[in-house]
Amino acid sequence: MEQQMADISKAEFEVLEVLWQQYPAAASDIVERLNKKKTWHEKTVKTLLNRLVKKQAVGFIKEQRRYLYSPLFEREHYTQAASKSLVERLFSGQLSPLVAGFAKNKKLERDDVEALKSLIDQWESEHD
Amino acid sequence: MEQQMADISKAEFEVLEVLWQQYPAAASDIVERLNKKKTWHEKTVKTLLNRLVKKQAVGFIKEQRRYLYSPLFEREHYTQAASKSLVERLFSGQLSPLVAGFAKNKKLERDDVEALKSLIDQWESEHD
DNA sequence: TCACTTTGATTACAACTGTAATCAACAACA
DNA sequence: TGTTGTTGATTACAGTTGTAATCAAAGTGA
Repeated sequence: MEQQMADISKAEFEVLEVLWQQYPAAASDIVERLNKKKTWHEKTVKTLLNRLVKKQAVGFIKEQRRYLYSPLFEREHYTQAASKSLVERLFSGQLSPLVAGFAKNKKLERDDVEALKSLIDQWESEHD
Repeated sequence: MEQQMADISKAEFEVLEVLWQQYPAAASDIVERLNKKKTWHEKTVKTLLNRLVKKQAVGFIKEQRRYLYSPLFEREHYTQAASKSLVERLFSGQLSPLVAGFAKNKKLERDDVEALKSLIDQWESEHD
């Protein structure tokens, strides 16, 4: 399960996103929630759900005619794996070059900086 | 060119990596350098080079029978775009949740923390 | 000059993706 | 009860990707 997570495609991830918002959910609900942002045909969403089930990212229980779907791992679990994988590929596992890139790019906002500072304080209070 | 960068596949990126190490370079050199780490068939590497040329990520000049290839943008340019794209997809553009994930995961090393601190100092000295 | 080598170009082919359409089973309405 | 709509399952189909093999042109050694 740890490895398959990487194999979730972008479209599949968007389906997972709305599932994490609220689950269990029927396909029709998922379609409806998705279409606040995108315009995917119902059939498309069903296909993506099917693929997610095959990939063991989503499970379901039957409620009569229809299924109620649920994600099989937490969003945070996925984001951590995806982040780690990117940082490994691009920066041999070092996080700071990524942050440096953001800083250089003016992509770093004051809120981010404040959040980073408390993360660092926290980290330092935990490590010696 | 800014957008196409995202469309560089993982295998293609590895070819770019060794090109950035040193260029211009002939296909044979690239194959040789790549095979310090992997075992890709020469034909495979040629295919990837071709695709990179089509995607305008790599250019070349002819030197008689063979080509000398060069990357058409900097590594940092690519890593910044890829980082930004991931952070947007996973954290709506906010960097700190990514760092928080690393911290939670024990993936944050002392070196990283020190680097982050100087980045923050730097940022703060530049902003008001 | 002829067979062989090297190089880029073209073609191959299966798996994965995005984006659906069709099918089969059941439910609901007329 | 026959028709229609809904739901998941199966099939479709082109584009991308990983991983090469084949082809054609040019250079090389005998």
